[in-house]
Amino acid sequence: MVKSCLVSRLTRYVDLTEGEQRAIATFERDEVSAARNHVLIEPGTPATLIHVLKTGWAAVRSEAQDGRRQLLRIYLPGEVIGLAELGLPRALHRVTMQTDGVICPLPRTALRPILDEHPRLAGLFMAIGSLDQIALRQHLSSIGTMSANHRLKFFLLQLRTRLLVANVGMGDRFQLPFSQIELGEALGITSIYVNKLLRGMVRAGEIEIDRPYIRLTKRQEWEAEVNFHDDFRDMDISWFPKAND
Amino acid sequence: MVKSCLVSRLTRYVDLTEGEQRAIATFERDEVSAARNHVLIEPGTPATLIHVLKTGWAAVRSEAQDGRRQLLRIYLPGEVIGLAELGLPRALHRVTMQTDGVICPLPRTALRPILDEHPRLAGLFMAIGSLDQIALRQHLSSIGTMSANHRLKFFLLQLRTRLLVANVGMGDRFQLPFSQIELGEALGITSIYVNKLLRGMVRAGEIEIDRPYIRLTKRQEWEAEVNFHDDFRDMDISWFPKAND
DNA sequence: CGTATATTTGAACGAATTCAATTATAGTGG
DNA sequence: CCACTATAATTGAATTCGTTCAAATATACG
Repeated sequence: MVKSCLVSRLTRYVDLTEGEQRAIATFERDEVSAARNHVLIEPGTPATLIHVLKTGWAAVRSEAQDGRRQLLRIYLPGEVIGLAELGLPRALHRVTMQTDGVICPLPRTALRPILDEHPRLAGLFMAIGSLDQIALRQHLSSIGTMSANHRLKFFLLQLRTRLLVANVGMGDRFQLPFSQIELGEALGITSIYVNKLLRGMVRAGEIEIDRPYIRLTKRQEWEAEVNFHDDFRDMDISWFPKAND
Repeated sequence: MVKSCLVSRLTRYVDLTEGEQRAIATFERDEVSAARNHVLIEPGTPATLIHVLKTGWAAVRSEAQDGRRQLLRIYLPGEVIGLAELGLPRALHRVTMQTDGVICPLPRTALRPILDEHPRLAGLFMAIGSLDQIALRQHLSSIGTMSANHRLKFFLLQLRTRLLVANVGMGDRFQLPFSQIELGEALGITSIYVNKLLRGMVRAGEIEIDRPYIRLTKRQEWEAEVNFHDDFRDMDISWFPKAND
């Protein structure tokens, strides 16, 4: 049997017991393939489903009524989509597949047996939610304090690091399934300026673009320049309760 | 006995059982007063403590090594500080008291008995974490897509709404314990421009400043202009497990 | 009461936007 | 597989929102 991608992500942090693995496995019972642009969560409607992302990328966006959008968050394989919507009766943001992929939908109520019978997994989900918050804070911080140039570099560096963890990327070259318009929406700048920055970086020999791939040829210089470091390598699990089986 | 402020906030969403109330009450056993600028969480160190904020305001900031800061999040009375740091072995952001206040520190391990014995409370904490995420998304979205003018209006409107919920503010006049420098850090603009915007608003009769108070005289017009609405009135608790006592 | 810290204002500047037009790329149906 | 069409990338020029620099006034604190 193929190991669940959620289990394989979670076991980066904790060794799960047999019982815990079984409980998690129910999360991936139903497996559905989803095409690019498929909507996982529609704003204004109750987000009754949680999704485990098995393969592909998903993205969360806000949309103002004047049409301006903000790309808020990117989900990669092994991540859980919908934890942020748990407390809301109606979703505020649209979540869509950014690439073709495979998802495992499950109702929110699937959390009940976890909470009832697997306190340590409940702690794990709280910890995951906390890391989601930290990721958002970092994104907010970069947009609030950095120049457009630095934001773009920071965004690409962060993406590369996350892809390494998800085992989807190799070295300094990785797939970047975003148009320049979407990059602009992620960074809070116009697509035209994104283009000017990217062309400038190509001219300066800092990146190579080979759509849909990109290579960061000056990665280490960039990391020093924008003071980037990977903040999500470890998780603190010391406060978790004991597994109950 | 005075009702715990955490209990009173949580019961906005769910009716807690006796046992649940007792469990939550342990969170507020130790009560400490904390002065403005008191550090609750220091970046680079393990955030071993969670804090329940009883009175006063707290603020989360990031700080780059070039000194640029971003105000990421404001906590008001009844809120729980430190849930975002749960998964991290070391904190990334500084959390300080923004005003004098009273806090209840407790170790992370205080969550264990909750997870073990009160699955519904565990669900409640997950839901609170989710609302924290949504708040961050809204902040990110406003900074990424709005003009400085709209950001400032949105920020003040949001604050007012949250203060109403926390029962700290009345009507359209409320306390604003932030310098213009800090407002700039919250909004991603310079304090000088904050000043120009505020002066312009005063001149236009949109606000009245009576430090440290502010009145939004054109609140409804603002709400229409920036398309503001309160997204945190209700919580979805339908997926919670049953209380076990 | 004195000193540090905020606020306020003006003028010059610059990073990023807007507008406009061309070239390239990708998806779709015949 | 090609032609057709829509969408994305690219580039330049003019413009603007917000910054930077500088200096005066007000406010708060020990």
